Parts: sequence; structure tokens; C-alpha cells
Amino acid sequence: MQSPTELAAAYRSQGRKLTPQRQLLFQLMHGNDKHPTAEALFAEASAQMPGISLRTVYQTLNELAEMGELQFIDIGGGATRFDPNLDDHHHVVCVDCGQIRDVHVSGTAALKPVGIEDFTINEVGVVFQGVCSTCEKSRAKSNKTAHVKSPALQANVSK
Amino acid sequence: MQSPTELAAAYRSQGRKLTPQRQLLFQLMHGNDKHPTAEALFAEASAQMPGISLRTVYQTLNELAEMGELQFIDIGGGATRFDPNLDDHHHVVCVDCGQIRDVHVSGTAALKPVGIEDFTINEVGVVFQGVCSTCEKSRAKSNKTAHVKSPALQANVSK
DNA sequence: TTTCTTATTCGCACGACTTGCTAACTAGAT
DNA sequence: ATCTAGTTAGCAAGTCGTGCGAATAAGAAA
Repeated sequence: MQSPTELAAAYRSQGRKLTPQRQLLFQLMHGNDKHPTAEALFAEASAQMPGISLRTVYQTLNELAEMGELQFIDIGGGATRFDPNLDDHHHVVCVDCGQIRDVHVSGTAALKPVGIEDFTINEVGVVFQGVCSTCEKSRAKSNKTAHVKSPALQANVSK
Repeated sequence: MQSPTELAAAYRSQGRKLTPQRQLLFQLMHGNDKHPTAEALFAEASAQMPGISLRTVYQTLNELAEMGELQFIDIGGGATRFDPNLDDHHHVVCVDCGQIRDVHVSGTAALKPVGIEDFTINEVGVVFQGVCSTCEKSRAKSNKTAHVKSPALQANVSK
């Protein structure tokens, strides 16, 4: 995603207006590597601008996505997350706490799908699932079973 | 996913009961490579067993997932899809029509995420996005723009 | 600065998807 | 045949996201 200043220009050049709400959201998203949900972003925005509407957050995120300034991440198990990182990268997910980390991956060019000659492939997405060091530690203490997915990721696994 | 017969045994050995509803769903899912949603499966099941409840379909799918007999697929933009294929495989998605195809991928072992030493990686998922031949043809006729995601995949892109 | 046009915001209703709850039911054991 | 614990059905409720429309405000024009 471009800087708030660049986005301001882009917006105006498209006949869109530069509202305080949008400017705030530009700031909050720029360089944000937390992969927030709309709700999370709304919470942050509300702290600085009480009264801002969740509706506006959704709307702005969708605009930015349309403009190619951010992408949606859907790893299942809840709300869509947003990623303003436009670099060629992929994601690692902690199945315990649900955190998502950006990661550069080497070797993607060597990936070869077999048996889909009838598809024109445009993009490849790689998602690593694992356990982060923090969760690894808390697992050692408690008697958590492996393979139990995080509620944040798979709300329907555990009863 | 195991065969209906094997599943029957697995269910009983776990103190679960073998109901007609479950047996039907076992059949419908076994070898199913359509990656159906719960609703889709419900529709098929209803045809053979009028009165079966959508709730039961969800419940059974969740049980099977807990038992490791199938996995959820979440590519964003709608309902969760289910995949009874337990082989080591990945997915190709047509961004136009939303169809998902299983695909074997060579080269995944060579994938190297950089900068996540603090993660213990357990699984890798690869998703190819592209356009299937059928949609490619209809694109040629109509004046469809590329990069427009399918409503089935990204309900929030197009207005 | 004032006026005007048009995009935007906000909030509520609504829709899609999924789960919680529970009374009635039934598979499978005794 | 009986008993009991697991299941089902179906409706209510929860979560996530969008449609809609009246009120508002950005930015252009006068």
C-alpha cells in the first residue's frame, strides 16, 4: 500500500474525496503488518476518532482493495483480514494463537501443478501452518494436544 | 476420507452411533472431489432423504473434520468447502466460476520460508489462482476484464 | 466566502453462513 | 422388550459483511 500522502493524491485523481476518516485509515493501515480484521481496525480508529463507523471502515478497505492497494487474506475461521503489503510474499499462521506473519518464500517458481493444463494460472499463494515460539512454550506447560486448531482459525473443530 | 464401511467401524469404535443420516453423508462425501459446501451437500442429501436437516449436515461434517477424515477449505468469499481427499495435494481455483480442483504439486519440499525461525512449521498449503478453459472461452466472447474476481470468491470486489 | 454538486458517512436493517439449544427420537447395549 | 446415551431437527441467535437512504461534508465554482 502506498503512503497516506500518495493515497491522497490517488484518491483525488480518481474523483474521490479525502475525508478525515479515510486519512486516518490510511495511516493505520500503512505499513501495518498485523493483518487486522475490519473490526480490529475499527477499534484502533475509534480510539482516535470516536464516532467513526464500522461501515466506513469496511467501505474504505474495499475501496483500497479495488484500487489494488491491499489484499484480503482468508485463512478460514472468522473475519477476513487485510494485508497492505504489496511485495511478493506469503503467510505463516500460528494454529494456536492465530497470528499471521508475512514471509518471503524462495522456491515458488519451481512449484509445478500437475494435471491442470486447462487452467491459466495467474497467482500462487503459499500458507505455512505451524506454531509460534510463544505458543510452543505454553504448550510445554499445559497438556495441550497437538493438531488442535486455534479457535481463531477453526472455530468449528473443538466443541 | 475412508470408505463408508470403514467410517462405520470408526464411528462405532468411538461410541458414536451409526444413523441413516450419517451413512448417507458418508456415501455422498466419499470420493467426492467437488469440494461442496454444507448447503450443496445438504441439497444432495435432501434429494435422497427428504427431511434431513442442514444442522445435521454441519454436525456430521464437523465430526469428520475432528476425526481427521476431511479438511475445510477456505478460499474466501462465501461458505466453507469440504475436502475428503486426504492425499498430499493442493488446490487450483478458477477466479471466474469459483470451481476448485485438486492438484498434486511437485516442488513443495523446496519451498523455503525465510525469517520465521521461531515457528515450527507443520503444514504447507498452496493455492493456485487462475482461469479455467471454460471461463477463458467465455471471456473471449464477452468483454470481461481480467483481474475481476469471481463473486463466488471475492464477493466484495465488484460493486 | 458563499454556494452548489456530488461523494461520503453513518446506522440500521438485512442477508449469508454457522452454531447453540433442547425436546423428541433412536441406535445399540442389556 | 427395555433402557440409556448419543442424535436429530429446527428455530433462535451470533458473526461477518453489505444494501439502503437521509444527513453531512469535501471540493469546485462563483
